[in-house]
Amino acid sequence: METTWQEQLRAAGLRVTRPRLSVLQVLAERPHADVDTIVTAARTVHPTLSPQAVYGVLEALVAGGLARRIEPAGAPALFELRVGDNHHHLVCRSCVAVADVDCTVGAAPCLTPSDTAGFVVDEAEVVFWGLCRACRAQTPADTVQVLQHDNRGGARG
Amino acid sequence: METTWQEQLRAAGLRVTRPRLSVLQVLAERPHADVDTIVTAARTVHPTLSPQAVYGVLEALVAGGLARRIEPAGAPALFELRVGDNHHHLVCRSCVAVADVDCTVGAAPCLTPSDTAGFVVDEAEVVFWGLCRACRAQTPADTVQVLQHDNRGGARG
DNA sequence: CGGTTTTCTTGAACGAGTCAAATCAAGACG
DNA sequence: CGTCTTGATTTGACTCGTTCAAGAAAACCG
Repeated sequence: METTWQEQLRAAGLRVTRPRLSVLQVLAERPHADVDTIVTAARTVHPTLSPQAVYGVLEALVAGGLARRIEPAGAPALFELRVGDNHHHLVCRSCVAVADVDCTVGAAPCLTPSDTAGFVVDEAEVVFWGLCRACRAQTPADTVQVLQHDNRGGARG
Repeated sequence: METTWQEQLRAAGLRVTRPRLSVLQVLAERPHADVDTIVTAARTVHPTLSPQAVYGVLEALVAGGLARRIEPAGAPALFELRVGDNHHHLVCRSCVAVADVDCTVGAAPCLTPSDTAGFVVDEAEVVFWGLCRACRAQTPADTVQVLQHDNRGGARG
């Protein structure tokens, strides 16, 4: 880590507080944590931390560019510190585990739609849906088919 | 439309009911409607229709492959009848208007990640975030910058 | 037309997230 | 080092989208 969290907070115009440092530490250890996970983990360091404080901290971190919020459909929001680079996410349909994917291709034709219907696009968000290794091992094969069936018609890129 | 809704419902093993036909009609007129919109619109045809019935109908339609559910981050779920083809969505950050985007490129390199971290991927979902024409016209330029700032670090494909 | 099964209605409940007022702490300044 | 000002956190209530459960209604089969 080049700069400390203190420095990053100050650079974003934010005060350095215990709740913020606790949340940053948790996010560094768990790259895609939801609010509940963050609260629970942060309380080992700061036992009186309230969920609302965590919402406030995360809002400040996202606004300050220190954290990013991702919201997989049907799951509570997740937060990550990896910011400012070009990466997407793999999400497990069964356990909502998330893994990062680097975009391996420089120019991605599909991500600059030809007809934008009058929209000015500033971000292309890609989510890869599937099953993680652990859930595949636990899950009988027919359940996998059910999961896929429920989402048939989904885009394949 | 090649086949009638009655036929499509039966083909999916679903009974043909008034609530279902009402919801299908609304979705045909409004391609990306949320539950509230569907309930309100469907009541012009079927005044006693309950919100819970609409949830049930939509769940059945999605399970039967007649409709697709899309959940833009931070907005209630939207439903569309366009199913089984390869298209993505443009979403307005300001008004959550949604437009369809056809994927104009046959092979999309970015959508087959090289390292899937043990995941078996069955769907790549792409959401383009931006501002629609109407909101750009209404919105002062600095507000646009704020919106973009709030999401800096987002992937650009 | 009657019986069986699915679907709808009605009412309650849940989880994630937000709002607002009061308290508290961080950092600036003297 | 203490005070002051502003920003952050706590506490508590609340909203919204969605889901659950039991009984009533309707669709479909024969």
